[in-house]
Amino acid sequence: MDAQLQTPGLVRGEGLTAWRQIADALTADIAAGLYAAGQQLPTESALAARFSVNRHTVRRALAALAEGGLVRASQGRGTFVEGAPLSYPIGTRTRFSEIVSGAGREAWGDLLAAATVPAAPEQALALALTPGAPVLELHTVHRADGAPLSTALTWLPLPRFAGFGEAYAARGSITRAFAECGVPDYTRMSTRVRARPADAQEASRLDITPGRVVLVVSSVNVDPAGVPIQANRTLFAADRVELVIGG
Amino acid sequence: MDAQLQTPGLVRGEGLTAWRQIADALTADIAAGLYAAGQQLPTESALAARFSVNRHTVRRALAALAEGGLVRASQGRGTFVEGAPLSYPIGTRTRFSEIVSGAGREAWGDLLAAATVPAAPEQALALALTPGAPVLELHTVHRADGAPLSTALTWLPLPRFAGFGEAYAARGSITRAFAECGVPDYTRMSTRVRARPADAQEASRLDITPGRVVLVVSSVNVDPAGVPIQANRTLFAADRVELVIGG
DNA sequence: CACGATTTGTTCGTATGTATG
DNA sequence: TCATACATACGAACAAATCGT
Repeated sequence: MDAQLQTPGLVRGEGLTAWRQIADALTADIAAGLYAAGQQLPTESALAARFSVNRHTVRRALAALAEGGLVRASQGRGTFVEGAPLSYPIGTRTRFSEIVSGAGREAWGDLLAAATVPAAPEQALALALTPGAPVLELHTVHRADGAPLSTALTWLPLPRFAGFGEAYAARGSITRAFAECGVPDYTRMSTRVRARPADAQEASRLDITPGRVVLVVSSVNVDPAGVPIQANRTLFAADRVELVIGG
Repeated sequence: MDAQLQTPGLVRGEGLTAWRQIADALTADIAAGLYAAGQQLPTESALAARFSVNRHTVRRALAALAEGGLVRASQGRGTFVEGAPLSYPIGTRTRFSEIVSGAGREAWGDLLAAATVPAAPEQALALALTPGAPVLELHTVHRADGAPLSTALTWLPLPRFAGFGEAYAARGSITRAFAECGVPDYTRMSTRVRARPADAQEASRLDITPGRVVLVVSSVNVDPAGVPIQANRTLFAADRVELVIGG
């Protein structure tokens, strides 16, 4: 008998499919701390050997765990145990990079797309512009230790922040990009929170399955003079974060 | 000319695409109150006939409106105008009854169940009790104009609030029940926000279908002396409210 | 429970206008 | 002028969800 892996043979014909038994066994292993949060699970081939089943059966089990948010498969890298949700404080000085690195994880933001678009009524209102005025729209993904934690659409008024996209792509941080654009400090004015299922594009950016729940946080940042400089709509994978208010 | 529907023909070749003109026309109709919140829009076929375009073109316009949250399409039922969600401020002096009546709606809370239970570790921590100490657990539903807006589990330390259940059932308000129990004022200490699909019981209490998204707001209230008096886990139907932080 | 009617969702194919080089 | 690419628009058929009978 193996000391670390208790792997009784699968029971066939008792009403539990093989993949379900494998999923239950892996869930127990994770709950027992055998695989820690963030740690990579054995490869599908290794698990197939351990349970003496075809790799397809292991994949079915892992898909069930991923569906429940317990693990996350990443193509070409492996399957990883999801950690406890990150506490994400919402306040007047909310900074993604500070929150994530304060939790001992490495923060980085990727710029997916940048475009000049006419301001929709919603953004115009938030930024105190006239509707249709040109704004810079950025699509970004924010990662903690490489895993996507949130994805955002942000809008910045335009002639002022023309170089923001390049600055953000180079620095990987809103705070540092603002500093490069001559805004040494900023504070969050208003924050609104909603929740809904993710659509296909949002899900792919967050590396979750479509239909999983996302928290939608809409906020406006202002510079020290009180001028709105950034409207934001950030999506968090709901089972990876917990928003903390007034901490 | 039609008295209720002003439908000038679409202007082709002037730089505005057909779907954009249709989206603008429908937006104006909704803004003008022609289609009220919650009301069903004409079917895609009917709109296609009204604007003399293909159904695809109407769908493109409706997709743009849905993107902005103005309408919601539901397969097999129709396309409906979204009502503005209730803005629910989260702060140190959050009061359900004040928020709802401030929005011009009648607030009332129903007591569904009350029981004395041993404090689970989570509630014990929040209320600064030893785990297993007796607490009063209340199941409540909170309504605005009769429609359920949220449902909550609340825990109160016991012997101090032995009469709270009866007071709440009679008053329909946490604030007034506290007043009756000798706590004239209280403030909210910490608030945590998560989101997930509703289970069957939660859905039935909120009068939504199981699987719809709920916002889970966990909070702790303290009396003027700073003593924790109430731990809370409130579920909001996510498409009926918008949490507002720091307004 | 079955069925049909209604309505939105999806996928073919085709044609046209516009911008680019 | 020609070639190409792309978004727009139209047409037809079918799939899927919902609702009433």
